Amino acid sequence: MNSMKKAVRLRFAPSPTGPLHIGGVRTALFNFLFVKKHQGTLLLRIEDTDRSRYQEGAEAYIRESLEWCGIQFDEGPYRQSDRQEIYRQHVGKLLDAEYAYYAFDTVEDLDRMREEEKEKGNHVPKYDAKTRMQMKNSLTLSPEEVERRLASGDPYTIRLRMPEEGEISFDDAVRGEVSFATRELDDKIIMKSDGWPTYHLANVIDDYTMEISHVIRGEEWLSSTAHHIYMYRGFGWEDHIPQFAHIPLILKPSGKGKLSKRDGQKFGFPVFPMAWKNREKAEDNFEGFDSFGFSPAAVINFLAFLGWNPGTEQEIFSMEQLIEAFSLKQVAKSGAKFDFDKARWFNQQHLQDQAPEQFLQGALPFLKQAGIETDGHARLSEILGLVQPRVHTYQEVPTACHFFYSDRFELDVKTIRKRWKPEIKPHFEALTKQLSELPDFESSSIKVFVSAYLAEHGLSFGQMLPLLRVALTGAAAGPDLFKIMELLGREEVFPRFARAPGQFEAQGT
RNA sequence: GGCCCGUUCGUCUAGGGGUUAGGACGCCGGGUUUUCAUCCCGGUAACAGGGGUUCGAAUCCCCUACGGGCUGCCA
Repeated sequence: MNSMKKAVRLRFAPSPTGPLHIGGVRTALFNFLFVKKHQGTLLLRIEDTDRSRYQEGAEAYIRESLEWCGIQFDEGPYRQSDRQEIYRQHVGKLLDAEYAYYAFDTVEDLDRMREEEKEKGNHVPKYDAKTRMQMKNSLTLSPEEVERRLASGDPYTIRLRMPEEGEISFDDAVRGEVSFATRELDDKIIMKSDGWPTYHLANVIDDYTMEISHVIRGEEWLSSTAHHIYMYRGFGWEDHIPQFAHIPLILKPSGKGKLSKRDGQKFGFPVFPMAWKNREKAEDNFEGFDSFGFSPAAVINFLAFLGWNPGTEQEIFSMEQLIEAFSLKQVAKSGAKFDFDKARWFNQQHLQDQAPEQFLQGALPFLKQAGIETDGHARLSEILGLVQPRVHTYQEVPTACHFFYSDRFELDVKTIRKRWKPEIKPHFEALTKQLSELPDFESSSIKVFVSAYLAEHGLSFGQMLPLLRVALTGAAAGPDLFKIMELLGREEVFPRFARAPGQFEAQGT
């Protein structure tokens, strides 16, 4: 460790193999929060060394999603596919230092070795200090043979030669000291036979050349960190090993294992920030938090609390507040199960805090999608004002206010059965008739009038109001009934009241 | 199987030698002289087990159990 103060530079390094899932977004978020907290630099690096898994549009998706979330980069994107030459040059140093060697084994050779080892009782055989001397590589072949194979263009990989003796340990910012015996570690391929580096090599070279000071990444990388550190040694970069912070994984809500792409459909919630659609195969289309009606601020807030918390009792945070409060010391060590109910609650809290105009903008696409034509309706803001405090997602908005735009809806049968009594019917008719003669059709006047009528006839709100509500909206629940009447206006209210008794009776008692 | 990491209410977590073990989600119950999907109030519920260390362990150590990750010419 050198004591020179390094500039705070972090990277988020996704692989463009499909839409970025919520775990990746959280990793990006923690990187972002840390960088902003320390006035550092965040860069985006696209790890596209696996051409076979490359997906068109994935990089654009990653950038759009992160932008939607409010996560910005100061540099990049850098693409590993543009840096092939850099990796080639560097790997030579590892070869020269005998930290790496050529391996000529075919996929079949490897399969055979694994089979044979298994038969010998080695349950999960590795290409390592124990087995490498049985394989075809520059450690077992004569220098002339190696030379010949290289010259003749035989396919080869380059493997990291992990020493048989020794320990590699490091101080992880969330887990403390972690150490590995090198003899337990396999000789990872760092350069593939197609000429591309694997993650392990590219990642180390890039982090060094891009002067990365801290690596915040998922716990799935913890096991290979010793390999990475070993490469820093081989390159002579020991003084430039970044501070590692391995953050806990996001787990499935039920069952076991880390949250995966398919869990969205399985459990009925989004696992991607934005929808990923219009793919050829139906099963490759995914919903997103956006299409579920979430505000990005809520998604961020929810994600931040999966594996981190400020140590205070505050739960609702803006991005600015998260930056202010964030610290790696408060990151939990254990995996966190994804809890969609909690996500909905965060969203509801954020929606309630929104300015009316912001809420309207968020809700608009969902209204359109539901076929509600809002253009030219001056009362939209008022309607949304009634709805905003009651919804958990934008998605609920159309259902919550469709009756303002249409008088065709299902009636809540339960309420009708419970409340529609023969002795109520005359009062329903008399009350609505007298209401129609009210000179001032404004919620407070309506309320005064209705209250007086009920009091005069010894009826409770509970006997009458649910019926009025079902007549007007179809539903048993919703915003203040008198406000609804005012906004609906007489010309909508009274026809609905007039037809109601017939509809109620048709529903049967 | 091996290695690494972890384990506080059902879930997310606070707490790091002495606490009535706190909060939030969910759930349940009340209230808002109407509904409830809002809001308010209240309630239920946890230190995985066993050994140490200590006057005293949820907190420190060890073991076991359980969970997760890795164990690919994927990242």
